[in-house]
Amino acid sequence: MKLEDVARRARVSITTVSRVLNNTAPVKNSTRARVLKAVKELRYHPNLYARTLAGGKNSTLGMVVSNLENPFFLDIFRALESDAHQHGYEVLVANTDYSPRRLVSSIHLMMGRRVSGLAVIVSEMDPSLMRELTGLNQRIIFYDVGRPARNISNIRVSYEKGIQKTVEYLYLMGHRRMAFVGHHTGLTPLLDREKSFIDTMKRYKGEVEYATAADHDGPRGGQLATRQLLESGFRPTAIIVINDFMALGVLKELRESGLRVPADVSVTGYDNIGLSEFTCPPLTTVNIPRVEIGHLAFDALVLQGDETWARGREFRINPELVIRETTGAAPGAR
Amino acid sequence: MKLEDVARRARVSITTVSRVLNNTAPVKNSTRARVLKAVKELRYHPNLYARTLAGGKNSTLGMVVSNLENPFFLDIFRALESDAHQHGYEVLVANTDYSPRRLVSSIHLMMGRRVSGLAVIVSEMDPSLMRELTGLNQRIIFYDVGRPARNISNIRVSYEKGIQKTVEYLYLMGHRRMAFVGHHTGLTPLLDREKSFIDTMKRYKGEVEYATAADHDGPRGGQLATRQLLESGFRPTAIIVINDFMALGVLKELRESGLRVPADVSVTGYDNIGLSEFTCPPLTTVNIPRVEIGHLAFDALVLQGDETWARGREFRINPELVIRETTGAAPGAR
DNA sequence: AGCATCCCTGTAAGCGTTTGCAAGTTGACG
DNA sequence: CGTCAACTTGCAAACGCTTACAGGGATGCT
Repeated sequence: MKLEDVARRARVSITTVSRVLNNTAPVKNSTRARVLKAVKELRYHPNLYARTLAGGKNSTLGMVVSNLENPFFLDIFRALESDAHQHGYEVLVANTDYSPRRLVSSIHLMMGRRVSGLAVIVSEMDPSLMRELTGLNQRIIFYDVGRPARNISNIRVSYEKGIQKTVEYLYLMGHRRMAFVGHHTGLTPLLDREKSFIDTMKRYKGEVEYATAADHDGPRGGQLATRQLLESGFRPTAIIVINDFMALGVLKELRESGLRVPADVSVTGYDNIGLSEFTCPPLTTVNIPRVEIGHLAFDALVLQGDETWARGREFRINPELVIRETTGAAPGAR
Repeated sequence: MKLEDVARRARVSITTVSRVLNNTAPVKNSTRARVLKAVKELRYHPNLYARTLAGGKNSTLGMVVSNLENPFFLDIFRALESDAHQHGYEVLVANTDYSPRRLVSSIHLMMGRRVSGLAVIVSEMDPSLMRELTGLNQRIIFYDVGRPARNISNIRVSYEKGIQKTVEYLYLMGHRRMAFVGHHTGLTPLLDREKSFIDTMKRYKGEVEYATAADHDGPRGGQLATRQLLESGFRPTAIIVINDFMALGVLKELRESGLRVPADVSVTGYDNIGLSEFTCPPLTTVNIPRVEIGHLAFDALVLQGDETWARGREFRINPELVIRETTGAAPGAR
């Protein structure tokens, strides 16, 4: 089913059909009607591949994320997609499951699709990939990884600041034994988060004890990491979780171990995903404005005039502590 | 950056480059090396549009879902995608937010992309869309909507059976005042679910009272619907929620109203999404094998020989009750 | 009637790949 | 050293669409 078939049936040239389909030049009303009729009768749909190839334009954006299951990423995607649709763009998503190999292949796939902009919202990185991407003729925006360049912009959230605020707050509440639950510590950005925690802990040297544990991203991972923590014998009065998604599982494990939250143990998450309001009790967390990040990504990829983006920008976002009900005074604190 | 550029740099014809890139014919080792070197140096990535157009093959599948935020859909997607990758396919997702208009445009987009198979996992439908899709030269598999045809297969879960099992169980536990919380009652398949509930209720006519409420899909929707229910003055001892995702909010609203689960009110969900184990208490629900559905979809779209699929099949799946801790004896039941 | 104008429509040249066919090279063998 | 098969490589025609350019019919004006 191609343009030619429609053209034949409508007794016009394929050019005319193309024109009515794209509204790209005036066509006599009677002709237009005939064409439209043929299109409908034949259930014709223009071949997007041919169209893109011929037209030279491409109105799709690509987005690569680490874990679509984690609502954090999905929220960014939705914000980006919403902007995109408003401007006639489509968004293609790819999921890497935190695997650098899949990151590379996903990005290559996107390049093959000649997306007109690429948002890479991941925590893993491949050493040679950055080199390959830098200076390319392709607009890219990174979150959490990567460095700015002519064609690359970055969105940065100071994870550390969020951790500091959290720890300070917990310290003031009397907590002196804290633990950090993370995931994928093999990946630099994720290990850095753990380091942020440790560095902050060191500032209270002598006053606080701490431990860390890790498992995969997700509720189950949070649960397993917590179990591991508890089995190690360390008894934290506060657990700082790398993100809300894992915190769901931390809460469950605590509950099942007979530990009350926050009476016995305080818990904090990170991201402030929608679900964090629905945990029991509602989760204290650090807000990362995912919608804003999505919009930022779109702006950087599409809106910014070619002059501005010519020099990659760096956007900084400050996280804010959101105190809900999983945190309270440390047990025994005066 | 095109084949020609690579060819020039490697001092060969574009045909040769194409051949080494696709391993589609023997190429002298020295030549191959030269080509590969040029490819790397130029950071060349084949244009997928041109490739698909010329090659006539397309190894992408399309998937359209109602609400990616609801883990139910995401689980199916992941299962499908996993199979797809194993067989060298890609999967493109589109989200409709339960809007028939977006369903139509998403499907048209997929047809434009000439996907080699299309999975439509939605609850909304457009009257003329079915007609348009039937008999098309395009493999399609529907879940929840649509009817089989030459090119269309269907996956069906008897929602009603799940509801019946749930209600029977609750009835045995002494519950006599039940409520149903749903969403998007404007859409037939979703209204049917409510009807399943009502019909089941009617079988206990005289013995039970019931009510229904609805809001949008998601925890917040569940919360709002529950609030509305409670404000109506009706005091159910059991709430049957259309899906687990909404049940998250139902639990929260109950908790905030000072109602204990399951002591005062029992709650059941539907789908058995991963999160349902992490609610507090863990959610009694009805299992729908999402992974199986994803695999089924892939098989129907890709694996089934052209003979088999020539006559659209219908797959039936039976849901199973999974009893966890949000359900118990009705208050005051002997 | 002659001619410039405006509309509408068609012709044909790409867009970047794949691929059937044919030509050129190489090497083994007699 | 000639012959032929086996390897390699290149040429050119699609793939389905967009678009610059040109052509043809009305229309309006002189």
